Amino acid sequence: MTFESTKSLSASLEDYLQAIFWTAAAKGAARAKDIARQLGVKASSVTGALQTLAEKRFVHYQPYEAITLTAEGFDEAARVAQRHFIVREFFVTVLGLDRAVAEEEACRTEHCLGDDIAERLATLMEFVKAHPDMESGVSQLLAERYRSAEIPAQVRRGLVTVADLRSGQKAVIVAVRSGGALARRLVDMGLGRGALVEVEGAAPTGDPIRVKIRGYQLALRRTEAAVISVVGK
Amino acid sequence: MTFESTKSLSASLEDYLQAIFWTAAAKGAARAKDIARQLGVKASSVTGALQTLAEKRFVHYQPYEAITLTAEGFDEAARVAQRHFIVREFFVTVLGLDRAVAEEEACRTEHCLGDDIAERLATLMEFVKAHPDMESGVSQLLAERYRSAEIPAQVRRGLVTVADLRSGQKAVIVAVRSGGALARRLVDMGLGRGALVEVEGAAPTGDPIRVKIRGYQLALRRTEAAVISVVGK
DNA sequence: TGACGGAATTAGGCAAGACTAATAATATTG
DNA sequence: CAATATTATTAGTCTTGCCTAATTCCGTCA
Ligand SMILES: [Mn+2]
Ligand SMILES: [Mn+2]
Ligand SMILES: [Mn+2]
Ligand SMILES: [Mn+2]
Repeated sequence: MTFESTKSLSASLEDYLQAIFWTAAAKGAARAKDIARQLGVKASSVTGALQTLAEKRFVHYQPYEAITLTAEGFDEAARVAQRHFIVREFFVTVLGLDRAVAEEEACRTEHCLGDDIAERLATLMEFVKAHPDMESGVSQLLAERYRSAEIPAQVRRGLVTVADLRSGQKAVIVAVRSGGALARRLVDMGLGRGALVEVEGAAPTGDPIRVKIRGYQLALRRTEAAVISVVGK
Repeated sequence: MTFESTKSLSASLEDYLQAIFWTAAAKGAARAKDIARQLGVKASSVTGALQTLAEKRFVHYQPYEAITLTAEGFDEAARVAQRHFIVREFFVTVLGLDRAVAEEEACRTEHCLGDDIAERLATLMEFVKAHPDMESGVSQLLAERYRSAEIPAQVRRGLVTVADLRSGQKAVIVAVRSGGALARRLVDMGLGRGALVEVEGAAPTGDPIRVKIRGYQLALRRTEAAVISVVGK
């Protein structure tokens, strides 16, 4: 028996499939050489991939002959290409990425996002395009923030601090951003780089904030909490 | 010489780093056993990964001793954790994904998105949260569209057709959705499944649309173009 | 102290996916 | 049509990352 169990393709094989998809669309069929050039691999790697794809019934392959996709191969390739397209357009039109960068990032991302998420991204894009005020609002905010490439990303966006965490959320402290005395006091309480904090709750006014650290409870003033940068769990 | 050339980590090693990051935050240091359990691998795989990470100076590692991150390891782990967090929150709060699904998809996606894109996603999220009408609008549209799981995704969102393409754009035909006579005529003109079309332009009114296929130029009525489903390049 | 049991490491194997080098098939062309 | 050039395949190697099995280390307890 030993049926083809594996339903899904590796990122690498998805790229081979797409290369064949686009070449066959343009020229009717693909040759190993075309694929090798497009993917930047050696011809022998192409042969190997084709044998695997043929075994999985995604391509019509006979040694030395031109390569075409089976119906399943075409469907699979079209789905990957669709993800590629949606993700790239999202990066460009919503996130304001440079087209070339977006193309490259999309070609990686296409393999790890499900069709589901791609569909939702497309819907989000539609929505944004249908509301020009939002489109311009988003792009303006992004442009402002990412204009100068020198400023490190974390400073640009402003790090999340303990003051931003919701109740029950856990996070790791990455920095205590304050001068000597306060910083020392916080670190002495256990609130140093690398420590895990959990927000227990806050007073109705939002001040003080109750946190748990190393099993102990602490109450922090909002101004203190706002000085502790974290990465959330 | 032979300096550590490779600056970037594999997806697998990034996951090991994160496991150490969270365990060390909670308990001060990690043991191989903790890591193995979290990642669902055998202890011997952990040893291997630790040796690699130690060589790359991301962990402090002595056989049989507790494991901690170096300063560089901590920074790297924090960056991956940050991407994980941002991506998951984006999937949940903007795309309306189920938390558990989002967590899983994020744990894959964290390895293929650059910090840059994660930052931009965070900014987009901020913007959405700051504009409640947008938040509700998007979530309503998504909810409507993805309510019933039976409807296939492509039907839900409505496929892109030749009528939707911008000038100069290339695409592959995946289906001709129409009854007999028209479909046959279009296919006879070369507009069949798998063919590459390029939109050359459209009349000011948007009808007809000039397309190029197999080197030939064709003029399509808008109603005809709207029947040809494609995936864009 | 010494024996035991759990934790960690080593040794060796396997699969995927790339590479080089050698070889074979096909195309081109005088 | 034979010689040559191009293209493709095979054979064998390497790396990564996982596995199992065997072995070693170490903390605990009688
Ligand atoms: Mn790709
Ligand atoms: Mn791609
Ligand atoms: Mn992960
Ligand atoms: Mn993760």
